[in-house]
Amino acid sequence: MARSHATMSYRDIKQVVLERIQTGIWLPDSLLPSEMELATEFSSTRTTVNRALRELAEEGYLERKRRAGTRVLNSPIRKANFSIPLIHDEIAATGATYRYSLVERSLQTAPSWLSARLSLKKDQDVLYVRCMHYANNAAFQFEVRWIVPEVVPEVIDESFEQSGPNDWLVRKIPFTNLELSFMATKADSEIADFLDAPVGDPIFTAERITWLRGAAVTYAKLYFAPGYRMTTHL
Amino acid sequence: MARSHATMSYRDIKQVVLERIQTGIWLPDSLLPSEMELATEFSSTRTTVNRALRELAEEGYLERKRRAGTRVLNSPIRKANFSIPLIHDEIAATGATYRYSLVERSLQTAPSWLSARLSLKKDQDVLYVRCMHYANNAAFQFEVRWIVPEVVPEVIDESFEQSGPNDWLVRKIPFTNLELSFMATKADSEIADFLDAPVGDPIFTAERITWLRGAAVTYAKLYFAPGYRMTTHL
DNA sequence: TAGTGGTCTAGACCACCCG
DNA sequence: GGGTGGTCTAGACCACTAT
Repeated sequence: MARSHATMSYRDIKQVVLERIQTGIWLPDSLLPSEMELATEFSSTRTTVNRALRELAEEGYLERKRRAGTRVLNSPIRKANFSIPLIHDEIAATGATYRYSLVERSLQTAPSWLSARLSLKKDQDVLYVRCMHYANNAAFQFEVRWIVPEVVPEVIDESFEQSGPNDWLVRKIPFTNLELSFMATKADSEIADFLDAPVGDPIFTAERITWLRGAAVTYAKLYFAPGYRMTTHL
Repeated sequence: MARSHATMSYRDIKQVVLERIQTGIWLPDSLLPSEMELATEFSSTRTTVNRALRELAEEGYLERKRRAGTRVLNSPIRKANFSIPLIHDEIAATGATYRYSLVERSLQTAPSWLSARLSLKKDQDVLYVRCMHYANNAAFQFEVRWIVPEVVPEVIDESFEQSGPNDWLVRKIPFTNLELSFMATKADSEIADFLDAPVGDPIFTAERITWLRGAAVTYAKLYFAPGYRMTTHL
């Protein structure tokens, strides 16, 4: 090895530690040397070693406890780099051309299931928007959304004719909290129509609720065209 | 405000900065004061301010560039805490009882689509495993998996009769890389049988490829029972 | 109670890159 | 060229907890 005499950055240290985990030099459940010892080995300081180990712990490889030391985890729970891209970015990233089209925009009284879901006041008004997103003129996503004007009054003046509510909301609202679900649903006749798919086809669906300091801003249901895959690398 | 005279931890600073973003004091695209200036304001040091801002950038709120400064992002790309739980943990978390059942285990020549997907050598042997996971004796997930014994030779001695391959792999393999996709598929007659669902029903499906230092370890396809939702809070 | 990680300080040098 | 963030150092005090 003889690594001991070159000084190493926290990245180098992360790399070496990770290799030792992945090659089995440090086995799951085993204890690592203390930060002081590692600092000596790597000709570094405890601060630098600390950063390396802290990041590896955040990434799910290590568990750290005061007094108990640093331990290799055996069932890594890892964080996905799960982006919530704007849809036109997602489409542009594939090299396709993005097109947007408004289907419906209307003000209505919140249906009771929505009121319950978003903890709205009784009979509160909500803006109902339906729209389509195309990639190279092929159906990509059908979006159905409710927006609570009481939380974002400016939405009343938005026509959403040229661009979708998501773009607008993301620019407008510094959102504080997000609830995201994915599921498989069956295309009903309307969804099938919009997505150019057979009725009954399995549709990858996302449900998204955005909160602003405890108040629900918007509820969205996103239906993806057949063949859609959500992929993430860890 | 008059916060200026109490010393603050990096957590406090994160909190204050986040509030200023969320209340619109610092608008999207605008530039924050430099680390030095903030350190002065918060009666702290640049090191501490640096950590606060660095973490907020990792969380997707800020964009930082040398010379250019720190800027508020308008379309936050946030990281989901996307756990890859062991399935019995996921089921136990709901309070249900977990049960496992092996369906098939056999050694076969890798089908060509799999060889291509995993970059296997021609006609390499793979272990094929199919199994079921139940929650309170109701079908929860149907798992179809291929494992490459060349990468994990010990797998040959595993019967997988008492517990599933995922448990075993997670304990055995310090995996280096993971490719995860989600999609909606249509239940064929076999999947429908195992999941106790009508043929043609939409099935939430995950596909998972695990790599160990560049070599594919396993390919898995996970079919979830109807009604399954994957949820994440950000 | 002793040893571990968690955090802060004060200072320094460097890499980058806008003007 | 000069100001920004990126990182490292050497040292310190503190919080937690296994023993």
